[in-house]
Amino acid sequence: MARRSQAEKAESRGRILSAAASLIREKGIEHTSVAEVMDRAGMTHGGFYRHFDSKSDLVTEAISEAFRAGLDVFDEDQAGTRDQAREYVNQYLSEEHVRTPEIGCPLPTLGSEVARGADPWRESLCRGVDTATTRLAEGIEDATQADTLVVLSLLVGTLTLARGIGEGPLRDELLRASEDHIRSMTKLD
Amino acid sequence: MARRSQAEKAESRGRILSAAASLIREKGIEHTSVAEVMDRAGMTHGGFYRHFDSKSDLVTEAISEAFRAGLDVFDEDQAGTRDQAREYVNQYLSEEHVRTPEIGCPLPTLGSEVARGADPWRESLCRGVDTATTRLAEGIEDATQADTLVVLSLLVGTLTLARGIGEGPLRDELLRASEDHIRSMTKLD
DNA sequence: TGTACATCAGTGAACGCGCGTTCACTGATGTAC
DNA sequence: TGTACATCAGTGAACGCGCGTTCACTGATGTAC
Repeated sequence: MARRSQAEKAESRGRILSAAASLIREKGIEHTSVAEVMDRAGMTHGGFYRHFDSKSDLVTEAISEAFRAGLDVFDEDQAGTRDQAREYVNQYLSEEHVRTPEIGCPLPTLGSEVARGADPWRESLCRGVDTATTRLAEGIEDATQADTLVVLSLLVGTLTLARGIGEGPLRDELLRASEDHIRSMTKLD
Repeated sequence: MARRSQAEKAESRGRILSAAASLIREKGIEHTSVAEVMDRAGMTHGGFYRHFDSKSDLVTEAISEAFRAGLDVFDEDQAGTRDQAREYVNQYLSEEHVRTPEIGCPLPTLGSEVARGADPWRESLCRGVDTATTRLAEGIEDATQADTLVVLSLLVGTLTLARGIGEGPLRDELLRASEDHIRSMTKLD
């Protein structure tokens, strides 16, 4: 294959990032290989290093990309309203979110792996947490910083447990219990 | 080296399990190698297969071992009292727990990796969640199943976030916010 | 606008390394008599 | 209780495999004149 235009290169890079952001959430960072990412992006693994210096660099950017995609809900018309926060919580605690980690919040899937990983990974995750906290706070009435942190922690913990315990009545009850609790503590309805 | 007695074999097995339970919480399952586990247990890697059929089998048992160790707090004198539940929550949300995942709760460290892992791993984790829920419920006054699930989710999510965001004032505030919230919702004091 | 040439996106083979697992071997343990 | 022998816990070298990374190569792109 021959040289591609700058526009094509930018598109390739986007496909690589998008593939990586999905795969690391689906299979974890360690289980995601450069070759698999490149294959999903429609290329062979050799070309990877024209776009990123290392797998670790790719992961740093893919974490940011995953947050960007996951917070899309907030990026539409009605920024900072209670409707938005309620909708976000509903989606977060839905069975569909439990079933599709590859397009969901990166915190339950990547939190622990990033915590013990490289510094740039943690910084990337930190920025995502900051953004998520800000967006959430805007949508909760009279929210203190403490309230917002509790809501985010509860969301993350609930998804982690829901995915860990597998399908069944306990999972359903867990999701419903968290949703009810957040609703009552934040007066979201 | 020559054959060892049955008692010595049982001790070796215990050392392997204990080393594995620590290492998988510290570094994750994928980053923990059989050779490293055996080295920490004071043996060479070749002897591993006299004790376990595969690394996957070891992990299944090490998950149970990690829960057993983590729930030791409850196994002493005063079972099922509010003091115990309060003490458990305090320890769980302490900075020391954040700093020492290798001797802490397996849920924040292993939850996501187990969720996408083998069936036996998930079953092992499920049993741990059941035990933890039961013990917690015994110590919370008038606890519904929903209350207990919310508390456990909040604990797990808070630790995941606290480890992910690194040292600093945000982490301190997060830990304090969760502790206050649990205290007020369960009347633990 | 056209020509000549350096650049470089992507390919596919190859590398070195760490991993899980296997295996021949050693010699104390456990057992049968 | 003593003897003879099969068992097997642990060693250390070796295996095959997948991984991240490198590299020589191709030929269209971008640039300098």
